[in-house]
Amino acid sequence: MADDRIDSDTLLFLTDEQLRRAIEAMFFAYRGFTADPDRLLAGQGYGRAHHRAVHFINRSPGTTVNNLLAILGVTKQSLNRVLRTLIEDGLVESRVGQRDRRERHLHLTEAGRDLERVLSDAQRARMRTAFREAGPEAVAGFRQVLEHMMDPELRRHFNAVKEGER
Amino acid sequence: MADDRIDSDTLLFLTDEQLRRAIEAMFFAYRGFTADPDRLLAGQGYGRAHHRAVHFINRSPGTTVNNLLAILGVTKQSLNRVLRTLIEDGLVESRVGQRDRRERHLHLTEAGRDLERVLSDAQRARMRTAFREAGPEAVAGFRQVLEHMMDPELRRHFNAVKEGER
DNA sequence: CTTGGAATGTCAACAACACTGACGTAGTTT
DNA sequence: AAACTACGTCAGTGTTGTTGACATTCCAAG
Repeated sequence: MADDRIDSDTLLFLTDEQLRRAIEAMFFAYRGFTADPDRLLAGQGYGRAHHRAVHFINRSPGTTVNNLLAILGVTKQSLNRVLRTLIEDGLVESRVGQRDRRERHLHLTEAGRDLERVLSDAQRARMRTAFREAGPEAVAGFRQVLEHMMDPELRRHFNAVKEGER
Repeated sequence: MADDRIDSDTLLFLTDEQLRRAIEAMFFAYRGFTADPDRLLAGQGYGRAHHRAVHFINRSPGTTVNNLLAILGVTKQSLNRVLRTLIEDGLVESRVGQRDRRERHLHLTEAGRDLERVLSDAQRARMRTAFREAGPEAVAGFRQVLEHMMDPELRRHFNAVKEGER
């Protein structure tokens, strides 16, 4: 506590106590991370699951349901419930695939993009503030650690950004 | 918007695209972060909420219900459901407060500590691997950014580690 | 051209975990 | 004595996840 000088030789940053602190930091930070979108969506009939769907459809317009399933890691039944309401409400459009007409390609409508922007603006604002306060080197480290914390399976999705219609 | 090259070197990490990447990294990493405990608890009648309760009772033995409520940020009804099962199953002990007999001070039993150890060992193992692969400087940055991402209210709880019986 | 399998969607039932609102009980403070 | 605090509980509801079963549509291989 008195002086925690970083000593890579003795690997002081790998003690159980340091790891416990990091685990709690992750817990509290994730709460902050989701707080703003959650608040914006509350009482609107939507929740975090809708936010996630909208986010990844916006990132990869034309992505298929199967792609989305793999990224979000939920069952198709669970995703379908979310997509159905988004489509009914005119936020998401589902287009039959050209090459393979079994597939459904998902796109945001104008209204969908509006919602996405509101949500991600709030989330980015918090992230931007945190980044600015911590500085570029801290951000680089932050990104590195996060990437190593992912399951290898998920890291694939993280690095594959451009999906599109293909 | 096309070229705002002013300070582009130092502010490159604050572009919307960089922030979007970071948001997704946070999402995927959190999935990895909770994957191991989730798997261990699955089918055992317990879930993530039990894990959180056990974790923070272990961190601050003798903490009160009210303290835990503030830390976890849930309603007392929600927390009570979790605590009741943990107490019934003999993992948590609830002692009437000495100074104020309205309070209940929470402690892990031997069995509770066993479960906590299994869960946090798994979670720490993943964190340790990620830390080792990323290196000490990255870890320092990681911690910095996370702390700035928290709500100020929650950061208080993060920094106040020693509660105990008082 | 039929058939097998893949992709998608839907229905039903259920569980975990959160919420609100209301109420009760014990104990402390004013 | 009254007001407030800490805790627990009952009842109802909502979001998000799960299984399992089944139908439809469509591609591709025999």
